[in-house]
Amino acid sequence: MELRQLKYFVRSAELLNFTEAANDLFISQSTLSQQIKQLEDELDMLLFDRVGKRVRLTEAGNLFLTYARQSLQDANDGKQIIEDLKGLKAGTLKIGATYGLSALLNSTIVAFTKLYPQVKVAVDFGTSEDLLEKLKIAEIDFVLSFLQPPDTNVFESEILFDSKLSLIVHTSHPFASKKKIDIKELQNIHLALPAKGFNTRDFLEDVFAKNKISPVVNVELNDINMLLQLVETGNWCTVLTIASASGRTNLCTLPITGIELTRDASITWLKDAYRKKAATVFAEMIKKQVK
Amino acid sequence: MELRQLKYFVRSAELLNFTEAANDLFISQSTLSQQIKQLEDELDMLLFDRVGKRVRLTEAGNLFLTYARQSLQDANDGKQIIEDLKGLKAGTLKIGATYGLSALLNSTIVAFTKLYPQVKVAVDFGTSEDLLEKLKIAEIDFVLSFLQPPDTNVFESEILFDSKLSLIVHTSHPFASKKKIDIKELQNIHLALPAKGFNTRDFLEDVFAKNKISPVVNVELNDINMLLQLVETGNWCTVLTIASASGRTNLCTLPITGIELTRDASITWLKDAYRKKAATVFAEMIKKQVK
DNA sequence: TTGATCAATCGGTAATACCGATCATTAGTA
DNA sequence: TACTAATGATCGGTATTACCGATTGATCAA
Repeated sequence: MELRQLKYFVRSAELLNFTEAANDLFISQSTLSQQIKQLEDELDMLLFDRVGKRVRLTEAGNLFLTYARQSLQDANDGKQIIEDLKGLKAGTLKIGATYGLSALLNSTIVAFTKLYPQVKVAVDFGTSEDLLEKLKIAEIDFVLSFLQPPDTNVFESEILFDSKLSLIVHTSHPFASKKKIDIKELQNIHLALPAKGFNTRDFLEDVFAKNKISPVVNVELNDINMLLQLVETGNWCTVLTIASASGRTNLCTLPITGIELTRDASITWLKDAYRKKAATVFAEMIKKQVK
Repeated sequence: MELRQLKYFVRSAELLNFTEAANDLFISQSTLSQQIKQLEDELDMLLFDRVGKRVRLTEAGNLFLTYARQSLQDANDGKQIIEDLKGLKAGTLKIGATYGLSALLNSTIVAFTKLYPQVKVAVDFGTSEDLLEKLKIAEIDFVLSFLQPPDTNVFESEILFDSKLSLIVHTSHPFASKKKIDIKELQNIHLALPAKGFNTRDFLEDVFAKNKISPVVNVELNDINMLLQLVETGNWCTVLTIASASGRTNLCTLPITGIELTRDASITWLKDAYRKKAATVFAEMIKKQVK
């Protein structure tokens, strides 16, 4: 039993005339007769009652017709869902992102869902390491982070933009009026920083060690949003990329001088893996946004 | 797109290993690869993500899988309903019958539905002519009647049994004690007969004319059940086949002498048309019952 | 009776499903 | 690191079969 035969059968059942059906299907009448017969042979049951030159459905044919139609419909629906996917009218885009890029992500999501409202977007926040693990098993489509993935055999990465690490303080903070701050000055203020394991934190620790300074870290948090809310109280400062604080008008970002503290934000894909259209389109929108 | 390809795809999606899937499907791995590729080409979309020797479903593949499964399931269900039909576990048997055969029909229906409870039985009572018209357009499967169908090119008929016409009276009727009655005596009694157009009535009129008698017909009815109920009041007599009164214990049947009044009950099929299994089985049960 | 119409059938051809062999790549192992 | 087993893609060849045109036999309408 093949869809081809079901298609022939359904059209024949609708027209109850093999010659017309054959024309309609752009095949010869002999082919149609043969294929119908083949279907009947397989089912071991007559589907049409040939009485004289008349053709009508048998009870079996009538019952079978429903299922044949449905089978064809389902196959067609499957084809359609693929077309929808191509036209970004279906599917789910799964994004992995570190908190530092949430501001960028949010604005792109707004733009994307406006253009393609039928595509669902699922964002998975986490540490770079966790996200890369999920990417490895294709649980997410790509990862937005500040970490350059180590394994270039598995991953494929592209730098989106660079963002300097800066001191982030509330507008009411004494430092808010300063234009910049030297790295050495960090030693004298109370800092709230991302928890150890966070990419930015580990990077910072490395910088602190190399410059032989050891700032006081009063608070550490494994949630960047909470961290920023803490800073917004005016009691703490933190060090994050400028991108992290974008969109929060009551925070000031002070460039840290005395050392190069640039971090590269990148998008990371699974190497050689199929990229769904929604993912490539979304990635392009991000790139445009940061230009 | 063919069911074959959907079958290959579904199994491959389940095992996520082309070699195993090919073995499972009893085809070579090369064939499987080719068929999957062909399906992907037709959809213009990758269904599997080949990463190294690993194979996993793409989003499109995952979405398509549901529809592929459903399509296969529907085709299979269609096959199953045909099997059910063969095993008399589905379908509807449509019987046309004249009232004179309702008693026989009832007992056969009881026996049939006991054996095949999943087969629906629809009985269409009517005049022989109406029923043969319905048979002609295959609205019913066969006709049970006392009429020999005229057109042997269209119909195919078989005699089931013969039933003599007899005078039917209530047990309280003066004639109830008689053993038989001569046709001439009919002239002197009040008769309730089937309406003109009813086969038995037309046959009777013919007999009356040939024997030059003209009985008094007080009542004529186009419903045999009503007619018999009328006879059961004791005020009228009627003439019907013995079979018509079977099952009604308060009625007596008096053979009519002086002339041969035998009627042949027959089953009539559409010539050369497909006969559904339920119909042939039911017909056989009727034949056994009248033996 | 005749001609038109319809489905079945036949023989031949083109398309293709299928196979085995081979290659390229990868994952696991010594 | 090198080796091996496993896996999917590809190639060339073969067997199958979907397809066609022509014909036949039957039916229906004029």
